[in-house]
Amino acid sequence: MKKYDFSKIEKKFTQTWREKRTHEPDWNAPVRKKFYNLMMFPYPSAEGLHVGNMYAFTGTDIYGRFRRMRGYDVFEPIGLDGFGIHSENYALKVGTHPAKQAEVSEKRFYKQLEAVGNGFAWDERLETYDPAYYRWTQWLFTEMWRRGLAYRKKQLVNWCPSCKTVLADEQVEGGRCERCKTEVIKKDLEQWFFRITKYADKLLRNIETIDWSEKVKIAQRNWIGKSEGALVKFKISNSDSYLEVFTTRPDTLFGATYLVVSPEHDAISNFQFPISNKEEVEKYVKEAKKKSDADRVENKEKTGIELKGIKVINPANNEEIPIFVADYVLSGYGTGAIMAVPAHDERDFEFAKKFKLPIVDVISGGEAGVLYEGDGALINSGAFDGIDSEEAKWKITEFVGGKRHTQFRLRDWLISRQRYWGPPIPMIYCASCAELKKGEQKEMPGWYAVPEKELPVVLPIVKNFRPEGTGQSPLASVEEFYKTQCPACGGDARRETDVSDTFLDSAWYYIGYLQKIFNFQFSISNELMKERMRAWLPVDMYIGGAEHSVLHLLYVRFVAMALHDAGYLEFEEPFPKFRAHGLLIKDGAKMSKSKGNVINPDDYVKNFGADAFRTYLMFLAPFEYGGDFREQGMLGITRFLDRVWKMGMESKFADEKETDKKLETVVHQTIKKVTDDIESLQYNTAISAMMILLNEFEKKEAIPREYFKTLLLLLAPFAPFLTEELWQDLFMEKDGNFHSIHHAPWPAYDSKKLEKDSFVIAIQVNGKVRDEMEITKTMTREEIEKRARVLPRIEKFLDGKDPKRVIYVPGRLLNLVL
RNA sequence: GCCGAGGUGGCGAAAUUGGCAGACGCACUAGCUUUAGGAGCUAGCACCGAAAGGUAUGCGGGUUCAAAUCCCGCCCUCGGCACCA
Repeated sequence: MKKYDFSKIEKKFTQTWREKRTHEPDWNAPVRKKFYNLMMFPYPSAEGLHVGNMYAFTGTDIYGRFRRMRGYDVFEPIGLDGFGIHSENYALKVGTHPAKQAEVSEKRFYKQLEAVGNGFAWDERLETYDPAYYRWTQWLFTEMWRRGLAYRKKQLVNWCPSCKTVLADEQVEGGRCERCKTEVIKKDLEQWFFRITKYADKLLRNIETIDWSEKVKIAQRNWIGKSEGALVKFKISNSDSYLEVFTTRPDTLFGATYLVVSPEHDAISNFQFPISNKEEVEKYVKEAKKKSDADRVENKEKTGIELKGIKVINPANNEEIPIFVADYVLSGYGTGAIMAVPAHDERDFEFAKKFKLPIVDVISGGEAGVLYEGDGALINSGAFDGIDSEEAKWKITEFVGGKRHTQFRLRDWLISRQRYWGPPIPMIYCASCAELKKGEQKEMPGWYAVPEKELPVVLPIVKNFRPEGTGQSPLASVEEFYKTQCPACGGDARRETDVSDTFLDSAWYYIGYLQKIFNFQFSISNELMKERMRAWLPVDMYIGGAEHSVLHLLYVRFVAMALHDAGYLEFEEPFPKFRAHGLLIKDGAKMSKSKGNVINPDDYVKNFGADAFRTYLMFLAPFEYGGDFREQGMLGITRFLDRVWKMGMESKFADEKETDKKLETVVHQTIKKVTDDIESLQYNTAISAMMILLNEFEKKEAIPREYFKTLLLLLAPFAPFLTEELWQDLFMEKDGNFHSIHHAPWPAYDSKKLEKDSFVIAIQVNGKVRDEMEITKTMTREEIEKRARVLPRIEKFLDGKDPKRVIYVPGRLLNLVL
């Protein structure tokens, strides 16, 4: 028998599929049943494709192949998210230019991606560093500018001292850089932002309409962080000024015994008030600002200092209360000032204890003097005593002249980066226009978007692309780049030298694949493009990692909403269905370079074949759960595939379709099981169902040809090469035409054939299994009970008595209760 | 601290959602075969027990004829958020 020579067969079909465009949609035919199957594209920063990528792609590809066989016109594109700090850092590390490195990585990645047998639409692949692509990334930026969604502002921002650039809030984890884990510090810098907060409410509300993995939806809800509360003004004693606070508990206003402002608050920096301990306060503020977020996260000990010489009036009870500055109040949230109610807020309680401030209970339900954060009837609250807290919230707000306010945690997306390897932000600053228009234009005078016909602003190839850490991009020292003319007055002007965040590149790439069909000639405002987008968008199935819950997946939704409101897209949600795959680990531990337990996918493809590797990855555990890769386990899959191969090669098929009802039932059950399991991404149990079927086949001398054909079809999405070879060999005419198994129709099951005529049920006495019995479909309950009672092992337990109760679960068990 | 997922043989995991716990696979044991290799085939494989039988799904209670699954109270692991007023 010919052994299965996977490397030869894989090579053959990789080529054939590419030539025959097996996995490309027919762009010229009218779209009937489209299916846009998308996986998060990789960033080719490290030493080739990571096995985690392989895991994600295989799982997505199986789904796409399944849909194709079910008659869908599947579009499954692939590309590289090659712009960005990942790739740039890698180039710096190995001492090459990122553009050079990109060429190398590109070849390597595409080769690897093809080698595992993914059914990609290769003609539409794209790379984010391709000027034809980033022309539209830049266009997107200018469109945001035109729509008032891009702006420049000086404020405290996150700065990574190692990456030497600013970062968006989403890219800081626990006070550390998401990428390099360095402690992030705060800097007061003028930067570009996207007004994502304008869509906070929509981003939140739409979550209810999309079919996504629940944990990702929750992560987004938390990140957006909607709070309903009130803005309340506290009058400063002997002054006409006020301090305004945001609170979600206006019902506790009578218990506000002091007020706290953040170190960055205007009340301090302006010093318009007669603060008597000014030096002390300044010193505290300076210290507090030095603290990194990482410090704050690790050390939550309350610190602060009173602003002496000024007081505010609690508007509820007209009592004079002190003001403190403390870094437990954040400047970026609400008004940067809070009313402190120590009796009913944990943080205020801690602070009050430490600084010996009065604690006044105003909500009943807890013990006196003990922290209580729940609801209850009001006490010590004047005319509001006895009212329930929920009701009191708005009554008290009204009473003190406050107003209801919805506060979001989400902040605007900081989009500029002081790095080299990204799309230059397509903006121009004209100093003379700025001077001229001073006062006339309120915001950002002198700034202009690069006109569309001048896009792309090409990233120049420069030798020194290393970030300087000066707060400016390396492009700021490239005169030929930044010197330009003002689009308005024609005078000397300066280009923006920062590049945009990598996440902008990936915020629209699902549209980019459709533009690639036209070689990026058209904007999404073009009619031809609109037609194509109508036909193919939104994406039908999106699969990727949960680590992008509040990064990519939030940005991409925001950009789609903006484009929708601009009239370019018909939908607000680009990914109505998203599934997060699990994490692949090795021998029970996370893979990491330092542990040296990183799996190199190439080795496995080479040693075991792509089919075995794919199938094994999917067999480990449910796809959405993750998997524990143990090399030994590969053998089980290799055996399984070898046995399928052997059965095909030996071709001992029954001449006529024998009427083995039991085997027929198993075949139909397997079709149903595999179909349902693939649909719900439970590939592991789909594979085990096919193993069971093969085990049944092997028990027979010969099986009908059709049954084997069914097994091949079911297996095709998992093992595309082996099944193709056997398919061509056994089931296709050698007529010169190529009919791929991957275009063959998916097997159908007959629901009438799912049930066996006879089966075994359990016989229980008092809920414990004592025996089992074979019954037929036609037997009545009485008959079964009668037979069961005379089974020797059951008789023994009955001991001549009649059971008190008999419970019969059809097809499962009979329980005799004594 | 909050949110989420989870805890089942030596291991990865199944269990039609309340109905025979451990499917499928790995590892292991015995036997056969052998072109002696990390090959193939057959059988066995939760635990205690000679058997009858008993005990088992993190721990402790409860509901039920019947609980891995439902309820109450704990413990542990992993992931996310983290002073958001």
